[in-house]
Amino acid sequence: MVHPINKQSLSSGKTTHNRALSLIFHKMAECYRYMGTEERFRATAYENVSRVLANMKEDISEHAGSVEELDEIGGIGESIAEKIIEYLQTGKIKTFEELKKKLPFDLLELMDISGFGPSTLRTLHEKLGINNRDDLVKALQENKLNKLKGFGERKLTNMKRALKMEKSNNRMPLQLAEEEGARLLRLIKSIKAVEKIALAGSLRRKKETVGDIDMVLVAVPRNRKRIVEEIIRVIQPQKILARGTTKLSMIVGDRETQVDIRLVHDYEFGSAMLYFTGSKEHNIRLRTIAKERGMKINEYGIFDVKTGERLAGETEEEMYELLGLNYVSPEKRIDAESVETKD
DNA sequence: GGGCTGTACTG
DNA sequence: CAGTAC
DNA sequence: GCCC
DNA sequence: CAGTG
DNA sequence: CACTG
Repeated sequence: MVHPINKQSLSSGKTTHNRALSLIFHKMAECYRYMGTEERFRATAYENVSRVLANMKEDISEHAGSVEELDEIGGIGESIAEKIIEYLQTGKIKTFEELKKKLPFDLLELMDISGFGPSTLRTLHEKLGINNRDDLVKALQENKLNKLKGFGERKLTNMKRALKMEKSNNRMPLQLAEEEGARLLRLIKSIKAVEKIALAGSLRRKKETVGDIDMVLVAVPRNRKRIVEEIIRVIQPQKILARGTTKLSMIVGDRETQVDIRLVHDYEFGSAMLYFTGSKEHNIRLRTIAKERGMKINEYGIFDVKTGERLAGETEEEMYELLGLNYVSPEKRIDAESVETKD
């Protein structure tokens, strides 16, 4: 019998452990990232579990009867399973507490800000004894960073801007993003050499909140430089984060919305849309399936691993088809489970 | 034991 | 080139 | 760290 | 100063 | 950016 209770209301209020653990594992991932390149895969593993927990419908405690039971969940292995059980029983994780003692923990939150990676933060801590955001703001005001290797004028300007913007870290509600997306689309469509342009990313997935606006634009290479110039002219961004011939990234409007635009060939449109629509979990799932079938997916298409031959990429439909999967509409590309093989 | 995506852009 | 982001 |  | 990595 | 020429 099907109960007329939707999954949202069923899950809300029952996933408090998931949220807490997801945050802890995210922080642990940052710790390991900070520790250096040898630990980067460990960091990735923790970040993956953090995301799995965030997406999980039911509370993790329902699966936490034993290490073996947790281990069955994708991304969770023996070590993290033990830590989950430890948390549910004692309220904390010893390994995490150790990491907090050992590292400049307050500094690591800066890793959530664009432009602050592990290397930058390590340098700040080791060379200038910076331990947190306030230290950094003060050091910037007093021009303490100027003599550091790798911290030139541009880098400092970008750091200051990123720090200022981080407080008003806006994800906008879907409807607002849709309006802004439509506005940008209209402006860019007015450029003659643009053959086609479409919204991608979380906006296309119609996620309830949208962090940035992604677009895929079709144009032949010889027109791209001019197109990028034209886009900048008609949009008048507040700031250009990156501009090349295949990629334009900028900050737009009063709300300081980040807009990312990829320029691709017409025959790459499907693969580019698939790739940049996500979600990340969905992409990873597709990638894994492709690999099992001896194929490889990237934003340029699906390729035969052996021969390197390009097998698909013009449309999303043909790509799902080639992988032996049912087509998944953008709204449903949430997690790995949204992918199902054809009968 | 060994892979964990691959690419574009910045400074 | 190393670092960063996607 | 996880997963072949 | 422009070009390279 | 650091470095080179």
